[in-house]
Parts: sequence; C-alpha cells; structure tokens
Amino acid sequence: MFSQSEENYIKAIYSLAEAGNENVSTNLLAERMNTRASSVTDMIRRLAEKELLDYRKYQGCRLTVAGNELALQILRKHRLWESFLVEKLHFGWEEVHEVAEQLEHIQSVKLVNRLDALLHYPEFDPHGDPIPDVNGKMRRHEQSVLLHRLRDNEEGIVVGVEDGSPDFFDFLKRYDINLGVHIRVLETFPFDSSLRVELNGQEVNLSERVARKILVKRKL
Amino acid sequence: MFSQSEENYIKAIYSLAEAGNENVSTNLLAERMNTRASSVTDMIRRLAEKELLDYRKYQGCRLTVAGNELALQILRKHRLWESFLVEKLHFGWEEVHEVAEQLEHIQSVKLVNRLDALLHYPEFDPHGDPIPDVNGKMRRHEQSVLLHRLRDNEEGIVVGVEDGSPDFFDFLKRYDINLGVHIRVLETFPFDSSLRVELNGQEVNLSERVARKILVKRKL
DNA sequence: TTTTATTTTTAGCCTGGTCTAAAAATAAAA
DNA sequence: TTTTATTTTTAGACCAGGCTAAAAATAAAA
Repeated sequence: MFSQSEENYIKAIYSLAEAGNENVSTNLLAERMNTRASSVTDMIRRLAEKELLDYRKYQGCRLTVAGNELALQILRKHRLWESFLVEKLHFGWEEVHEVAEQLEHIQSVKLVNRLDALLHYPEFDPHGDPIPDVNGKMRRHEQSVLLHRLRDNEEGIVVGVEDGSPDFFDFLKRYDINLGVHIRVLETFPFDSSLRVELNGQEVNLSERVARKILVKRKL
Repeated sequence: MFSQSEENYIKAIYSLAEAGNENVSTNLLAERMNTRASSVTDMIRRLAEKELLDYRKYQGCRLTVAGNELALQILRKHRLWESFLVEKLHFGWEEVHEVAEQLEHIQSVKLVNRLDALLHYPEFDPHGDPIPDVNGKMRRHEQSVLLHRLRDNEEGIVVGVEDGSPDFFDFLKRYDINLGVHIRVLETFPFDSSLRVELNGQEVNLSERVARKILVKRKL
C-alpha cells in the first residue's frame, strides 16, 4: 500500500501536529526526519498527490482524514508490537522502540488484530502511551500520563511509578517524590530530554529515564 | 546489513541449490524470483562482490560459506515466525507464508532468539520443515517429513497427519490411507504442485493441500 | 518601504533495483 | 564443423528516494 518511507513521514507529521503545529513546516519535518528540506518537499508533494495530506507551497502541510487514519493505524501497530516485546519476549522498555520501528511496517490487518487479542487489548503501551483500537480510537489519557509527556508549565500529581527496582525507589526517596506530590515542568532540554521541575518547593533536574517512570495525573 | 531484495535472492539460491542445482543458473533464478535474467545478472554481481556467492560468467552461481550462513539465518527467522503465527496467533498453516515473508527481514538477533524461547525451541515449523537453531544447525529430518517434500521416485511410510478435520479424514478413508501405508511419488506437477503417487497398488493424484498434511517416514 | 535574512522550492545528480533491446557466449542440430 | 537456437550478459533507460546548489518566496529588520 504505502512505502516504509511514506509511513514514516506520516507518523512524523502526526506527532508534530499533535505537539501543537497546525501546519507542519518543511524545515521542522526535515529536522525530525533527519533529512534535507528538499527531500521533504519532494515527499510532501507525493503524499499530497495520494491525498494523505493537504499542502500549499510555502505554507507547510497537515494530514487529511485519510492521513490521520493511516497515522493512527501505524501508531497502533507500533505500540502493540512494543507491548508484545515487553510482555511476551521480556525486552526492557528502553530496547523496544528500534525493533518496533521495523515491525510497525508489516502489512497484515489480521496479524495486528490477533496480536491485540493475544495481549488482551491493552490500552497503553509500556511507555504509558495510549494504543489506538481497531477503529483508531484512543482512550485519551484523562487519567495518568508519564511525566515526560508533560509540556513546559504543565503540572501533574504523582499517581504511580512504572519501575520497582531498589535503585529507583532510592532516587524517589531522596527527592521526597511520593504519591500525591505536585510536579510542575519548568523547562525541557532537547539535548538529553531531561526536565527541570518544581516539586515540594524545590527545583530539581530529572533525567528522561526517571521522567518516563513516573505516572502523574494532569492538572488542568 | 543486507537489503530485503538481497536476502530474497540468497534464500532463493539456497532453496534451488538444496533442490539439486549445484550451480544455480541465471534463468532458473529469474524464474523463481519472477524477474528478468538481466536483473538477476546485476544482483548476482553485487552479491558476489559482497562475497555471499561465487560466480563465473555464464556458469551460474553458488553460495559461499557466508552466503549459506545468511540463508540459514533467514530460514530460521521465517520458520520461527511461521510457528509463532500458528501457535500463538492461531493462523492457519496456509496463511502464514506471506506474512512470514515480511517478518523474516526484521533485523534483531535478540528478537529471533527470544521468539525461539517463547516457542520452546521448536525443531519443525507448521509445514514440517526443520528450523535451523541459533548456530544454523538443522535436525535433518531423518524421521518424518510431509509428503509434499518427497521427490520423484522416493517412497515413504505414513506415520501421521497434520489435520484433524472430518473432511480430511473422509478423504483419507476413501483412498485407504492409514498409518503404515507405503506411498511412492511417481511424478510431481509444478503447475499445481500436485503429485501422482502409488499406494495400496493403485495410482492416485494428490493435491498439494493433501500432500502437505500427510506425514511420512522416508524409505531409503 | 526597501533591504537583508530565512525558509522553501526547483533543478539536476546519484544509488539501488528493476526493465527492454541488442550483443555475446554457449549449447544443440544439421 | 558449421549453422541455428538458447542462455546470459551488456547497454541504456526508468522510478523511488535521497543529495547539493542555486533560485524564489516569505519574514524580519532597517
């Protein structure tokens, strides 16, 4: 149906749009895809041709309904495979992304639905991200989110953790991070994806690894 | 490491070599790959360049040790995925090939070994073909083989079937095919992969579907 | 508003993998 | 052994998906 490259572009556009970009600019997409703006322009033209996105020269692009559906379908596959790798093959959550990047391109509706069933229709993947169901619907995490998903200035209340190792609990104790604690994200550093946060009246820098293990409930 | 296309060529050369072709000719390979002889020549040159096979102009090609190892590794992945699809996702044996053709190209040593463990290190795939172990070693099926694997003039003794449906048993009863019956393959028809066989003193034509469900022990 | 800086697009080239058509090598037949 | 048929290779082209360098459009600054 669509090439791996096309699917990767669609996925990237989806995620950039979700992160707040109405029209995704060529340069932004180029950066995300680790490629050149010229290559992006070419691909965008092809994808617009296939009605997966709307595009006006110099104005960036946005997914059409069909493009959105495709993105959700790929996301579904990616997250189900990640779940499979962790649940059934005992991979660490940090190892699965790379392999899932490959597996998400396997073409077989039956396969992905059977996988879903094998895993008992999970609603969230090992990173805490929601898994679209067979119709592309996601349980929009009204409830808990992993800390690293908060954006600058968002605040959440700790409702759980996703790691039971002694080292991790030592860390939490050191900073008095317990259930019910309020955490506000002040700044995120793209370099290492670490976060400067405010909690218990102090400012702390949390690594990505830590932020991906702390479940919070968003405060609106 | 290697492209999907390259891997598919290696696989095809392996299987043609196994089927008795010392040096695999360009035309034969073209036919198997559903492509043109000129394309094959190109690809063979590239693969020879990469030391996966030996090649002398107009003389066909054969796998090097490295090529053989690669072929076995791909075969291992293919057959483990087929086993997974049948065992864990309840696919029918006839549906799995196409999907496994895609899955066999996923690059992750850890993945395939974990899959192997999940399935408890199976020695044969759902079609009865042997699965290479982590070192590329195959339990050469001294014992039972599916009937369709016999070549012209080979003879086997029925030791089991791989289907429990009433329709299948009706068929077996009609031709008096029971445990212990001797079957000699007289001729195989590439058109539909059906077989003309001699059994119980009669000549019968068996479809591929049937031949893939009957387990026999080879008579030497 | 005009100039300057930035973003985006165009134009043209490259590689992998395919194709067709024609030439060359090998095999079969006379 | 010479001719004819078949197989295989070469030559040249095409497409997807990338690249660089330069041109065009937009945005920012003077």
